[in-house]
Amino acid sequence: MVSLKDIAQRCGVSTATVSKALNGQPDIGEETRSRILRIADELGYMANASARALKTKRSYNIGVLFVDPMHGGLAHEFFSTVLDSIRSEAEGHGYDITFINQGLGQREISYLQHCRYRGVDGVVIASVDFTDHMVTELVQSDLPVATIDHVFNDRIAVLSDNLKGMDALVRFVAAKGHRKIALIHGEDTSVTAGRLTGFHRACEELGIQIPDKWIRQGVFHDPKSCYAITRELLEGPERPTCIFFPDDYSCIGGLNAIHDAGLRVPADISAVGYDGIPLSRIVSPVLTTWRQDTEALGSLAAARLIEQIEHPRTAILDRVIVEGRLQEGGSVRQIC
Amino acid sequence: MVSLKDIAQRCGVSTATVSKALNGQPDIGEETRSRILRIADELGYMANASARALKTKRSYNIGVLFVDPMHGGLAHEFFSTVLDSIRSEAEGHGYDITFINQGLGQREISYLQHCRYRGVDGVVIASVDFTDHMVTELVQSDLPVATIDHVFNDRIAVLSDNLKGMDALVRFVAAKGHRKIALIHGEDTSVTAGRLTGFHRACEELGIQIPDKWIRQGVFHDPKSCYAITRELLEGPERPTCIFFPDDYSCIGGLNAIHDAGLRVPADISAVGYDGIPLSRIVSPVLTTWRQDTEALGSLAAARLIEQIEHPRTAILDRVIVEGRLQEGGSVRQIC
DNA sequence: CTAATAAACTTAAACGATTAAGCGGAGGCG
DNA sequence: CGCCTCCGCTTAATCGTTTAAGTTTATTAG
Repeated sequence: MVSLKDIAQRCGVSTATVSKALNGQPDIGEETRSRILRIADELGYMANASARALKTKRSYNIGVLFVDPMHGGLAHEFFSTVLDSIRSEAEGHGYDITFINQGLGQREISYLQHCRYRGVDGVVIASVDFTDHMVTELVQSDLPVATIDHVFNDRIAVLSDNLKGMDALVRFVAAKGHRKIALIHGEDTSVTAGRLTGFHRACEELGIQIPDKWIRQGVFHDPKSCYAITRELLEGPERPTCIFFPDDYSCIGGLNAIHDAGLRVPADISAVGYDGIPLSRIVSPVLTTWRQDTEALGSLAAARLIEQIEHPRTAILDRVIVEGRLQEGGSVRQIC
Repeated sequence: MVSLKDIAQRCGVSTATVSKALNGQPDIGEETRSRILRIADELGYMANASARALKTKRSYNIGVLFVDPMHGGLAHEFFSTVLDSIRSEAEGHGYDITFINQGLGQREISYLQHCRYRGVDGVVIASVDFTDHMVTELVQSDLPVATIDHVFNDRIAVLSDNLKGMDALVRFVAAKGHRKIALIHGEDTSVTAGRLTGFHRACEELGIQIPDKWIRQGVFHDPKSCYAITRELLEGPERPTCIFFPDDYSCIGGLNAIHDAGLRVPADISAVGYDGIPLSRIVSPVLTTWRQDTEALGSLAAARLIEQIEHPRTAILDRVIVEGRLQEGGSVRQIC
């Protein structure tokens, strides 16, 4: 491969000069600079990221940690759209991304170790379980970190407003006349906590009483678990008229349960998802759901992280809240 | 960060000794080795990937190039499941993966340049358009390359058997009594070519005549385009009884078109997808589709690529065909 | 007893880039 | 004229690892 040395030789200058010319340093003559640039281009020169990283301690690589204990993680549209927006934001700033895993080859290593090994400049974390010991180790390290949908002290957090989203959904279905609402929520995380608060608050303000047996814990992104719970909800002596699901993906499982019970959506039962992933718009009926701005979630996390990496002193390490909006699909009907 | 030097100091040996001890070289005494290993562990030593890559010219990084001109690429379950299996196979061998893009920061660079910059040891390519100039540049370079669903000479190719898949699907619906079959296929790629061949051959062998107007070009992973084409197909004087779609994702668009035309699946029209992504199983009715082994597609591509990287002389650069199987969903009905 | 061999290290160069410090010459100033 | 400044470049060290070649000491063979 062609290196600085080759260019230096061809131009009759030192490698230092070439390096500075290419990096736009001021102490290089205009004539020399343009000659170097021309030759570099001619030879098809491309810097060596490893050498640069070794010397400067900046890899222009950001780590992405997606932990979803149940499934692959990437396989879900929510994660993959967030990932894609992280990727494209990072790319715009000259960064590549590296997936952080535990274990490299046969050796078991922690997330932090993996980050150190690759010398990533920072990490974006989206996880279901932020209490995981290895995740907290990472958050407590000196690496720049941005979390998605979870808050740590003195760390960048990008959040979607779960409380508001749930509040809006409850008000929406209530306005449609629903009072018998069941809620299947995800695992016990801060996301779930926010949604539960929003749900209960809205119900209370609207004077809606929800029996405990209608508040059920399911699993995020798991149509199967929601299928089972939905079947149970439909078997009770009194049936809810509307069911909330932890996300659009598992909502589909719920829809199937409803169909399999011989009922129709929304004629017999209304269904509400969460996330607003593309899938929610291509199914029929289109889901009534809270559309999270996954694009913003990912790109803001990346942008803020890069801001911290590049301007550590002036960067503000607080939370950013991303707006969402209600997607009024056809899965909720007006009753009475 | 703790480096070889620190360990060397603490152990009273040279860095060379430490390096060799950690890498399992034979010319290190047992006692010294275990002392070094212990100290390294105590100090939490982690090698520096950049330094190692710089010296050895091996980054333990493989590039992944997904080009989907229409959409994000990652956002589709087919790609994301393939990606995930590449990732986990690579991880098992001690490799990380890097997305290859054109452009880094403001600068426009080719895929190959990006690969050189990051010093990836090889690339897995999955693309809709393998005739893209930058893709061929990459394939013609000296970098180890494995392609998914496309064959280049003297290159590893991992393919799913599109001809066989299509053949099986045609025979399946024919056995159910369908003779009026419409086919919406994807862009003009080798995947499409294989499927068309399979389709025509099976039809011919079964003595089924398909009018040209029922063979339509759509767009992969684009429910919208399939929606439009489906509407057109339904408007004709004679309606097909079964429609084949380029993939499960866009099949959903077709289902909606059918519903919106006041028809039901499979009662009035049968529908066939392709891929067999998780989505195809959670919709209702479950799609009749050809289930590609995306898991195998990704992990074989990665495994074969790594084989070539690690044993360049003995590696066999040919094609591997991955089996699929028919998923008999409920979207095709028995007629007559 | 000497010489060859083996074992267990060390030395030192190299990978490709960056960057602080130095240096020669031109021009300006008093 | 002598001194200072500034420009434009070079020198040389350094980042953390690897590895070919060399060195020391002990062991074995002849």
